[in-house]
Amino acid sequence: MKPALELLCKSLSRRDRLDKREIDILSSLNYKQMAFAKGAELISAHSRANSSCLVMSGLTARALMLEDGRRQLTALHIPGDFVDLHALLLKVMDHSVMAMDDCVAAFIPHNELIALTEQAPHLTRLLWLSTTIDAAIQREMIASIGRRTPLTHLGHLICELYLRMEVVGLAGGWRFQLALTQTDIADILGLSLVHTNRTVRDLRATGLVSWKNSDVVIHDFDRLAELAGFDATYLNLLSEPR
Amino acid sequence: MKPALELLCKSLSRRDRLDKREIDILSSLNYKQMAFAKGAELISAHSRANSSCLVMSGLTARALMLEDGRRQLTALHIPGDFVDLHALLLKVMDHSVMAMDDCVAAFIPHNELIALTEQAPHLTRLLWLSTTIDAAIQREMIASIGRRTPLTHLGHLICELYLRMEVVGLAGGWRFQLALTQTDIADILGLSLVHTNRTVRDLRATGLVSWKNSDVVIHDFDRLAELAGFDATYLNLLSEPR
DNA sequence: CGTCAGATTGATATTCATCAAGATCGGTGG
DNA sequence: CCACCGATCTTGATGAATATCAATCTGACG
Repeated sequence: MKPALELLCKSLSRRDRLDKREIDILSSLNYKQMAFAKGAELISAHSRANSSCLVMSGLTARALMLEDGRRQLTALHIPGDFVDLHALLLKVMDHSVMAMDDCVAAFIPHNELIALTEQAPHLTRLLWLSTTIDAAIQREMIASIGRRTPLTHLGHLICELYLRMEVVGLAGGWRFQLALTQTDIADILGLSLVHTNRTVRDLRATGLVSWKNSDVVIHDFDRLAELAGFDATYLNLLSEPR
Repeated sequence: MKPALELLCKSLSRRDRLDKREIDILSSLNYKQMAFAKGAELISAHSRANSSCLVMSGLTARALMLEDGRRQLTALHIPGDFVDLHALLLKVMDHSVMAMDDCVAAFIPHNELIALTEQAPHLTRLLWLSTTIDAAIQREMIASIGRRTPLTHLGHLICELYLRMEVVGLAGGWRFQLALTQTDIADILGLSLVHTNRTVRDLRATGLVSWKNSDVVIHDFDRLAELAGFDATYLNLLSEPR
């Protein structure tokens, strides 16, 4: 099977079992693969796309720009995430999708995805599910920005990213790569760059996490989760009939 | 047609045209209607439901509770919103849904909704769409909490609620009812009660909005939208093929 | 060696939370 | 009718959290 579809297949089958016919339908999808350099826009706000993209490698983020040029990142997406599935239904993008690092994405035409929804209801529900999990992650993010302290917010983010990356084989042994500058982190946390820097320093000072360049090491996940009030329910990591 | 289904039908047909067969399928759904007093939980976090609810009257909100008892509201839902459609796929709720005011909701069994997805792909896409619009609203909320000032955030919220309510006929003539206490507003904005009170005072001082008890009057929508950096794209108010 | 992006730190101003105290208003019982 | 009560709104005072400004430091790289 072509690599992007293999990835999608694995990603969907993590939440529920796919049968042979569904796998066939998935693997018959066409797509166009594209590479993006760090900082590039995969999709720009207010555009109308006729295809949706899946992250194959690298980190991407959804970004909302304010009139004054300030930026808020509203979601981080890792390889295997069907970032832009929202565009299939929304038609006009309300935000842009940016490459936080060099990355590769696969663009699947909307007409093929629509055809899929006509033929494979269960597969459709799994795609739908992936957008509702995105929404659950966004809710948690609202709670983090609104009510958690910067330190616990950052701890929460680390817990979430570790688990999400572990599931797709990008993390393990309590360590993972996080290719984000502190400016990027600031735009995720909704803080200033300087305060973000101090928050990272405070997190290191807890001794629960080491973080140097792009290497994050979690020394005690349970205590970090406790500090951050992290409860993985919202990630829906269990496989069950959907 | 039974009232809840009538409402759902109207709500979905706002974003795309429904054909006769689809309307028939919708109107054959069964549901159980329930009333909730202000402050009650329609759905509690961590529960597993076998039905999803649609708001028929009153205001509801999604709420995330932190360990220390503090609360963040992550979405407000008005009559016509299929609040809890997320539960159809998520299985375990990551948040609770609360009645912000006395309200009535219709609970539609999951097995009937699943059957609908098996028979009516286009209808399924419209239900899916409604969850992705929720997600778009949540993204805007992340940007508001993270990067807007309390005053512009509140102004943005007023613009959004006015338009959403206008579409379902609950607002008009630049006025609407908003039955929320300032404590509730604080939990939406992610601010303290006192600061929220001062923000409401500042908003009144702009002269763009009058707000007394539950009556909100917008005196100059365009200038309010400009103040708040409000752009309605994310609400997807246009009807087009999906 | 110079340059540049990113990280770090100190100093200061602004924003926001918290604490404490009224004020307002609708409802309720005498 | 009036006194009282609880919920909500409002305000002032204070301290903590956060933004902003301005350097400096570090490491990668041509």
